[in-house]
Amino acid sequence: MKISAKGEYGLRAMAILALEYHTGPVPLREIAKREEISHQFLEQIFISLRHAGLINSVRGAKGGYTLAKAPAKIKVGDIIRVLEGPIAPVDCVAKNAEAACSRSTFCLTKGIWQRLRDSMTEVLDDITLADVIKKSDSEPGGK
Amino acid sequence: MKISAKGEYGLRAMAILALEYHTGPVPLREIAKREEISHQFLEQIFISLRHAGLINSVRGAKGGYTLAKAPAKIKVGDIIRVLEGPIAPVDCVAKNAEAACSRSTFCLTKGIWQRLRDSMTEVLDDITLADVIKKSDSEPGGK
DNA sequence: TTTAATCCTGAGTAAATTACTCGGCTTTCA
DNA sequence: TGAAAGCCGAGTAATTTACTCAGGATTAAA
Repeated sequence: MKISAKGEYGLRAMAILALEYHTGPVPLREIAKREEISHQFLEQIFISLRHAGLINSVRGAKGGYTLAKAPAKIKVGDIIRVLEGPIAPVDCVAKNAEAACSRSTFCLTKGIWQRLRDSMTEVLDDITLADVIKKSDSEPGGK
Repeated sequence: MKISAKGEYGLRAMAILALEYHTGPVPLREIAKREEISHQFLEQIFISLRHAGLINSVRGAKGGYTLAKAPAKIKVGDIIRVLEGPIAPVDCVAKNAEAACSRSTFCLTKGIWQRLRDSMTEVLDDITLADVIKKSDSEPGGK
């Protein structure tokens, strides 16, 4: 039940971009240094995030990355879904639900995983990057 | 963010034991067949569950396994913790919390993982095996 | 116009984890 | 006594993770 380094690093890096949202593009190398993450690994993570439309890049000298939208418009769940795949403790309850298993009609445990998925989704989609940089306890405004 | 086969199989097997709670020990081979799980793999899982005190075993012919407590006394969270380790999306927010990371005082993301951990724990500790075998949607009595 | 900074990308890889299997011992009922 | 069951340590193939490597493309500034 752990998230991987990819999701953890990616979220931390996105928080930095949120902090620097009004100060122009931040080079990846700077983020990597600040967060003590391998910059080559972070590069791969950023490519995924860019392909997903969560960040923009500026190439060349003085280049770097910026959030594609305001921090308040980016949910933690958006980031996690890009880097970790669908939020679901087992494949058979993923929202796209390819993996309809043959025992699903009588499976006693499916309901558990659905409830768990829903509560995880609720938390992750309730927190935006604006919340993340606001206070240390990441409590969103509406709570 | 997936649980492993160990946790998934273990929970399904425990649900069977809950169904058969009043009919004497159930042999592992029968559960394995019913749930289409490798019986040798399930054996390992059951050893963990027994060491954790969640099930009892009866050796010899006509032997098998039984729940160590009534289904209503066993929480899904108890089972998951035995088979998957502490419920925590990252090590640094595990309840025993060995892994206090050096950046924890200023980490922007720690609060997210704490909230996620709490909501996962709440769901898993709110559902007992009695709930699991009661209805298909696993809703506990109090909801 | 060169140079340095930066992003972009595919390929490779060591280590760890997962999901098992193997083999053999021990206990108990009939 | 023999079959049915649990007990358990060791091994292993496949997969995933967490990276590294090597080099190309783009742009600002000197």
